Amino acid sequence: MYDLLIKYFNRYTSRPLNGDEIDLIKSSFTPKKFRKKQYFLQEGELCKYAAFVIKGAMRRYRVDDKGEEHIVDLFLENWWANDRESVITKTPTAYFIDAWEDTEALVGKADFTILVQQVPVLNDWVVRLGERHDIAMRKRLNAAIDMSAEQRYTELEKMYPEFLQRFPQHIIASYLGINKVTLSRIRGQASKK
Amino acid sequence: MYDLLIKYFNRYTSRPLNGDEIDLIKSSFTPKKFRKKQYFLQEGELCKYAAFVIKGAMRRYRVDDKGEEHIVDLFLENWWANDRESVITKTPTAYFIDAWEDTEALVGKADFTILVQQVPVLNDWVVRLGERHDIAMRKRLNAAIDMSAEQRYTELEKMYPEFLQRFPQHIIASYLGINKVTLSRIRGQASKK
DNA sequence: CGAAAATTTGACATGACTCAACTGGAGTGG
DNA sequence: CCACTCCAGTTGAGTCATGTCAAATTTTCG
Repeated sequence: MYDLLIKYFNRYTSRPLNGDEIDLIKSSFTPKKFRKKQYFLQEGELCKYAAFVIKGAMRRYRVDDKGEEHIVDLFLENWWANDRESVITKTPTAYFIDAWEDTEALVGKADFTILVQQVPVLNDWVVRLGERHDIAMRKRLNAAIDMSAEQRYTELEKMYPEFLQRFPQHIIASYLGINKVTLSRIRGQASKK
Repeated sequence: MYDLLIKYFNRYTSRPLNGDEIDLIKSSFTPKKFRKKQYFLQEGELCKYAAFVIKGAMRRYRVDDKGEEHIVDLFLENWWANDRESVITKTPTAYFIDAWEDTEALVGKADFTILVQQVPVLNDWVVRLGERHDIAMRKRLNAAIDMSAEQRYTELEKMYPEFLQRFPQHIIASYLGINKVTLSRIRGQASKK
């Protein structure tokens, strides 16, 4: 159960974690199962926990005044589900996070600084996580601003092909900021070629 | 000259910087002037330096295959101009950064970790900078995906009114990912009300 | 099997872009 | 000080991409 998390950490640290450190990590995260559609976080709550997905799929979304869902992030195995803004600013979150598939996750404190104080090597990991996150988000921002709906979709096909396997089309559409009907047409066009 | 930088750092540290620390910081940054249109970074270079804007305005943009400029970031006083992706991945940058107004800046190593090793208190600052950056970018991403051109513009009016004072309309348009002609119309409409 | 959800398709509406002409101001040189 | 150019901004006409609404079809799942 914890193997995946340890392996994941080891990919980002300058040296492998030792036994004591692994024990500390194990004591900091609790396994939890989420049934499909079950909430991990709801609008208005403080985000106190972070979930590391072991098996399954989750999504983060916000709901606008008209009641429409806007998917903001999709999480698969080895991803962290949480709302960093709420954690940092200690303000209620504007998002929902729920399980899209039945999901097993390891749940721990959302504020990673505590963990890093106990296991200093993990500082490498926190830093790299931040970096990767930054780069990925910048890419999405550039795409959203400058590219057409079709380009964004083919970009996603390349970058995260797993998403297309695991999430239905209307979720992908929302994630990309494209109308689901439009995405259907784009795919129709593409398959003709 | 350095006062602004020190004051800026102090806003993000848990305690004010002491004399030795201030000296170290001063020795790490060199004042530099940029004439309007002068490059600080060009596509294909490694981003080795970061510029802290003391007075003036800079912009970061990329140039697409058709030779069109797409503004990615705008920097005024108290902002850092650099390309974090190039720094992190040690790969050539895809961006240009140049001065939009005649600009005075303090230029130092782009890799802040070196500075933080010398002046550990600045770790607070690096962390907070990352957090703020993250939140701001997320906001821009949500806006780009879900909001209309008009909404994005009025959002900018609220969030960064200085931009509208300091940069011409076509730069603002590019920054928002809106055609400059379209932005002109939006403003025309808005002023009628 | 039957109900609910997801996708596709058509007809139409609209927001945003393109192209082009025009206006007005800022700077330059004679 | 004027004539000239250059650049930003405005405006109109037409087009294209994407969104909306609604109905038909397919898939999923209890």
